[in-house]
Amino acid sequence: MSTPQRRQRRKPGDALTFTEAARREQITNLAIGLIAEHGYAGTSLARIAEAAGLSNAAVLYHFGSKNAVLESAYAKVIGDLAESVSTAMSGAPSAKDSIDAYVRSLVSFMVRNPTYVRLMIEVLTTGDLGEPGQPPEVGSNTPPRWAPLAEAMTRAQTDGDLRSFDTRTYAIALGGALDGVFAEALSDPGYDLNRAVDDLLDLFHRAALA
Amino acid sequence: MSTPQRRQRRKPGDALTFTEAARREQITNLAIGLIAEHGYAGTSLARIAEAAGLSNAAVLYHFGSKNAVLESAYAKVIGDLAESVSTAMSGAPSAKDSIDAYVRSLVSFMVRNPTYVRLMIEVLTTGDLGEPGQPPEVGSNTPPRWAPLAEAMTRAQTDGDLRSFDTRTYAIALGGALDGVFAEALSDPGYDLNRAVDDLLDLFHRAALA
DNA sequence: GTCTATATGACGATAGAC
DNA sequence: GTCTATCGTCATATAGAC
Repeated sequence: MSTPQRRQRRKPGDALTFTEAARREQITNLAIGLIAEHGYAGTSLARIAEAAGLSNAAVLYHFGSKNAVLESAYAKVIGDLAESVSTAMSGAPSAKDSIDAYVRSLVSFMVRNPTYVRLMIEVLTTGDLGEPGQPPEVGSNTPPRWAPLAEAMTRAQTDGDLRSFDTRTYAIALGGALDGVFAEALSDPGYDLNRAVDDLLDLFHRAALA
Repeated sequence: MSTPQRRQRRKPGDALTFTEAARREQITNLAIGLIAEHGYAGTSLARIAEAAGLSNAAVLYHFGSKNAVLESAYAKVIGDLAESVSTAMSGAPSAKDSIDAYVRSLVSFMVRNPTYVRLMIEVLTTGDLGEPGQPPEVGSNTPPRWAPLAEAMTRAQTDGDLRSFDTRTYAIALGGALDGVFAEALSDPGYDLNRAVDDLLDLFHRAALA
């Protein structure tokens, strides 16, 4: 006999076969779209299975539970976003410029991945993914969202490019303002997002530049 | 016979007896607390009934449906907030000062009514109240949240107190920044909210004052 | 490995007794 | 006017056939 395969349900620690990995990715991507369209609470296991052309139970074979699917969707979105933004920031010539890079790359990412947006709003604002059954508790030990931005501001202050202020509050304010502007662009297609982002950066520069 | 009372279920248009009004208010207030604690999706009809010491069906007698309860809770919170803020704004000596009044009264209201906050976050960010079953669709034709703020900014510009900028974007940005600062204060009790709000207003003044 | 069939429970809402 | 009892639906998850 080769390696003993007595497993009947996927456990988080098990190694994945190629087909399994492909299935998981397919289901995860479908789940992202469904959450974007119907919200977390409105995305049932049956709906995910239907979208994937699978049975209810087939989905539960690949993931152990519904929450596992949603967590996977969340992790993918957050991971992609973090990678995109951190790449843009590290490519900036100075700390001051990396702040602009943060804002612009974030907006660019959201425009490029519209389905991700609703899911992120769901998670970033609610904190968890809602709480029918048990809370997923996915973002427990992650550093706060404003951390990289605040760090860049602090470095820009050290460089002498920005005046002295509380970087935590300013980073939170800039992030929150971005959220607001973005939500507005979503609810009103006529709202000029690019112009709004320019105004936002101008607003920040006027208040923060040394 | 006096007035014919053949009604069996409460209809929105019917007049309320005194006891009915009291019951409705009691249930509404309990619902606000429950939504604050468990979120919309996590607040079942049974939980509301249990909190009120009533049966499942008794609640449905006073309100026609679960959504009616949640809408009542939402309406009360929004109504109280709007009244509090608009009073503060109209009491300000100038348009420029009414902006500060808006911010400070909003924060003050949230600090005074902590149970309201979670519900407002739930509604203001999601837009609706989630969508299990049918969406409540409570905030359909209401003017946007940033409207009074933007209007005050425009008046302050006319007064010559603020420089020229897009008041819509600035109002959205200020509102979003406030949301962010407030969410941070909720998740980290050690975060100094009053100081953050001062910083926020200072940030705005630096960028917007003429 | 994937599916059929099913267990089990929570939900919102209704009908009708009192 | 308020409650008991119940219905129908939909949810997640499991057991076991194939």
